[in-house]
Amino acid sequence: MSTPIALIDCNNYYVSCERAFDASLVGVPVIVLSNNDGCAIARSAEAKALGIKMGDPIHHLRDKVRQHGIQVRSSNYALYGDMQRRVIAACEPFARDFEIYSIDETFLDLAGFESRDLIAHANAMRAQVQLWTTIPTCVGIAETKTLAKLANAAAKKNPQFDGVADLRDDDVRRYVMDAFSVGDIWGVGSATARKLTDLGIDTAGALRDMPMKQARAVGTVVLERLVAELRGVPSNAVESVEPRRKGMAVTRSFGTPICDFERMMGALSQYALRAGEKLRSHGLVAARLTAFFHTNKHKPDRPQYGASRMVTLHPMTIDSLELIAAARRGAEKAWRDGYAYTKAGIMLDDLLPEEDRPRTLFEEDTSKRDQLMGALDAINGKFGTWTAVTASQGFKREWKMRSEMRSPAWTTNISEVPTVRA
DNA sequence: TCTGGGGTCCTAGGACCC
DNA sequence: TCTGGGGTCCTAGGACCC
Repeated sequence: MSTPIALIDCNNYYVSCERAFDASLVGVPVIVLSNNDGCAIARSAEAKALGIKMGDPIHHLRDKVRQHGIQVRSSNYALYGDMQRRVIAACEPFARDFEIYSIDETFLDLAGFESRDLIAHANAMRAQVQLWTTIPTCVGIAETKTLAKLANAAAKKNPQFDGVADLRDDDVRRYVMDAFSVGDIWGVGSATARKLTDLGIDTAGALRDMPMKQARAVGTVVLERLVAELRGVPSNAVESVEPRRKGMAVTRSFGTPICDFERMMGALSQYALRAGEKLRSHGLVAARLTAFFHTNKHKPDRPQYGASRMVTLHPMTIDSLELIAAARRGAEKAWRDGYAYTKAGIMLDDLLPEEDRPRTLFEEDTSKRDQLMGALDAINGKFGTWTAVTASQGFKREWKMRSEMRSPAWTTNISEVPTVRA
């Protein structure tokens, strides 16, 4: 028998983080918006009950917000990232190994804990997380990651599980797999779900019983592995070591559209600077940079254009000023006048650890530049992103994204720490 | 009529995930 | 008026090369 795997998942994570520091949000409908205050990406149970869906644009929700007194917040990633650290610290004693899968989900390798009552074990862990962070969670237990995901979904959806579902029990597993539709399985998106239901495969149980050969024909090796996982055969281990990044991106929608090249360069310079900061914080160098921008795809009746251009970086670099220069070369090639651009970005690819960077024949002395970058990162780290910027970013930056309802950085900025009065 | 095969690079887009 | 950002993996066609 394979070792049990658990998935702990925070309920309505962003909303729960906001509630941890603002008691007025408890018990009332709350939504948290995407970057640029565009659409709802987290909803409290009360907001879900009002029919608010994941991804609903906020400008379609204005009436509901007013009518029901829904509390709205911009997303506050400094807070959510810091709270994640605390959640994981609370889980630490409860597993042998961890794979942090996303900001609110972690897989646990429970090897060595098999002899325990794992439902009680999971409940003790949930209590610890709640005590340290106030954040409510659900836990799914099974023999593979795919089944643990399913177990977690069942724990969340079905109150009879009371927050913890263990699919190692045959009856429970059969019951859950017959109840969940194929599109609710981790790794089955809408396109694959359509193909499967056309074949008469519409539950998790039916997918489990699909012949392997047929699975491969319908969805390549990816779906074949998924079927194996549903049968309890692991093909996706809990990986505690974070794999090396292959690429990274900084992309944003604009608060107001950009029609002018230099203004576009203002935005791209800012993103390139931030990309360099991310690169340095991971100790990586990049070999390729891509700059892109496009018009509003939600408005097909308006003139549409979008393009991206790749620029090779040699020598490979971590220098933000070189990234900005490369972004300009790419943007010049891609640019066309006469369009209202609403989104742009910088992507870095072919990343290598700094120490593995191939040396060139004539190495330039970059120590001064390295110091400058270090100073830039230190200033922006201490006083907030975009305190120290390059002139190319411009001074007005009216295109910068909206974030009008953001809560304070309660836990990561000393001037915003909450105060308690006796 | 028949008109190579194989490789890389670039751009674009689909599918999936959170 | 206002529709996120950041990842991974995969496919496909055109340009270009030998």
